[in-house]
Amino acid sequence: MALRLFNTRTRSVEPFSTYEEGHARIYVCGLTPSAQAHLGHARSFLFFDVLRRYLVHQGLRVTYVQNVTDIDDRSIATALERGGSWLDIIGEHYASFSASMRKLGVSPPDFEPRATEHMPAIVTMIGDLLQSGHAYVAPDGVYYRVASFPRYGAFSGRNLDELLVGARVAVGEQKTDPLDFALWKFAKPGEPSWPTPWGAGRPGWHIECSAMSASLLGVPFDIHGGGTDLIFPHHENEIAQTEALVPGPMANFWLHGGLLLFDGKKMSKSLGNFEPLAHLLERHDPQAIRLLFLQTGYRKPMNFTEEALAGATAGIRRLFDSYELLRAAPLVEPFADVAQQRFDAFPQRFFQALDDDMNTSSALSVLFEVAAEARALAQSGAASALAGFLQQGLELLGLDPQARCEEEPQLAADFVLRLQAALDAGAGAAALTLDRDALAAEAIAAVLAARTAARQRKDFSLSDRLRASLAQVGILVKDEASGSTWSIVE
RNA sequence: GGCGACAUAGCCAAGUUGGUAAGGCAGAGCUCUGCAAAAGCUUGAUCCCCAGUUCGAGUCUGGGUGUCGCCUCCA
Repeated sequence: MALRLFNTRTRSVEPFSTYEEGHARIYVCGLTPSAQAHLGHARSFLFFDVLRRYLVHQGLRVTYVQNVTDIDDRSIATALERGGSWLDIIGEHYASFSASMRKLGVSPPDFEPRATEHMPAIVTMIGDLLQSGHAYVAPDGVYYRVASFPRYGAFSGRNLDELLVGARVAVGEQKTDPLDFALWKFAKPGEPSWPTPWGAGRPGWHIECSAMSASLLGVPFDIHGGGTDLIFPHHENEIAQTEALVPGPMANFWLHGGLLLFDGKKMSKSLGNFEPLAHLLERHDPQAIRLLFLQTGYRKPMNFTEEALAGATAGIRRLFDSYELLRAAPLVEPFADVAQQRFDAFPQRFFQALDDDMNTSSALSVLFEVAAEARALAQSGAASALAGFLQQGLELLGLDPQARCEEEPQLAADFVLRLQAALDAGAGAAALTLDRDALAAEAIAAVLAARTAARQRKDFSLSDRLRASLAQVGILVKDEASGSTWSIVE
């Protein structure tokens, strides 16, 4: 079975194929960093990250473009309000967004084009639209003439009459038809602007995607993505712009991710009903957030709750614990044939799930089953070839056990002092004196060594007090057959 | 008002072509371990309502109800 994806353009699940043999070209509408990024953005880009990993896994070369809308009305307005430059606002939010994506394990795009850095392509395209009669110059800007594109509305499933009923014309707009949309907005005094033959100003929102996708990927390309809220008008308008100039579809597959709701309402800039992504990532494990999103179908609307995230946090711990347990276990083969057959079914089910319109939830359930199975084996002394598959599966979904390992040494600077204090209070001053300059891990190892010695002497009371002292500073001790291990709680 | 989604156990959630329901979290019981923790085993669903098609429907059809999205910047 091969990968099948739901295509918004045809409203059906279709086998995925590329125009160019072995090369997938993807354009995803990125962020407009006029405000802080939120979890909803993370959900969307996380999905495309996994899609991208899967395509690469299938041996495709992937060119992934994700634009940055670095000029828009909101950032200009905010700059006017606060003082300072709109670019500073964009830069600040964009940097924070990038850092968050990195934390979440989202691979950086191959190209991250910014509207302001592609003005020539944008201006050229507007020129072409003017020349071909699809656009006209009005007193306040250049507009796309919707009536000139008969297919307008077909993509998003709307007809012009109905659109007309709901159409609103913003104050000051001087277009000839309410449905027309701006390709270029002439600058008012004090606004940032770029020169063009028909007047200085800035691009409308939609034109940058048409221009930049064409110049970086060519037309048609394979996948165009974004959130469902972009279907209309953004993607409808992109299509109108691009397809007015080029025959055939702008892109073959159109993929749209379901929106993230908070308190049953869409997270949105205008409502401001969200905690900035960067804040959230300070409080929560990015890998857990990743798991949370992948456990829900990407097209479904999804309500975010702290409770669900707590569940995912426990889930990711279990998955990673299993992974580490397996990694440590020696590889012993072969299995009995019957068992082997059963194990072979795991990868099969896993990949089938992903092939089925990227059903990451179902794929994950297979990994959880593998984890359980493998644990049982590791515990019984046998080891498992499943470790390799589990690792592959986790990697494909971008779940990275190493990401957690890196965090472990990052205990607070005064950790050793606090641990010593806990020991003095709990286990008695004579119990142990730690080297104040020791690394946290070394100090913990020293305490554990003392505890192991105590246990060997059957001095369980001291053993328990030492464990309690560690617990007080947030270290959880587990006794396993091979020795004691520790991990950080909270 | 127009268009479009979604409604499955306490919570999250999967469910190709219709054949009595994956997985995770939480809970309960048991096993193991000096005690814990961890782990393993066991345990839970008249699939929003009504009607219909069918031998058989979460899955198809019709009608309700509820929630949400787009139609204005928005992943």
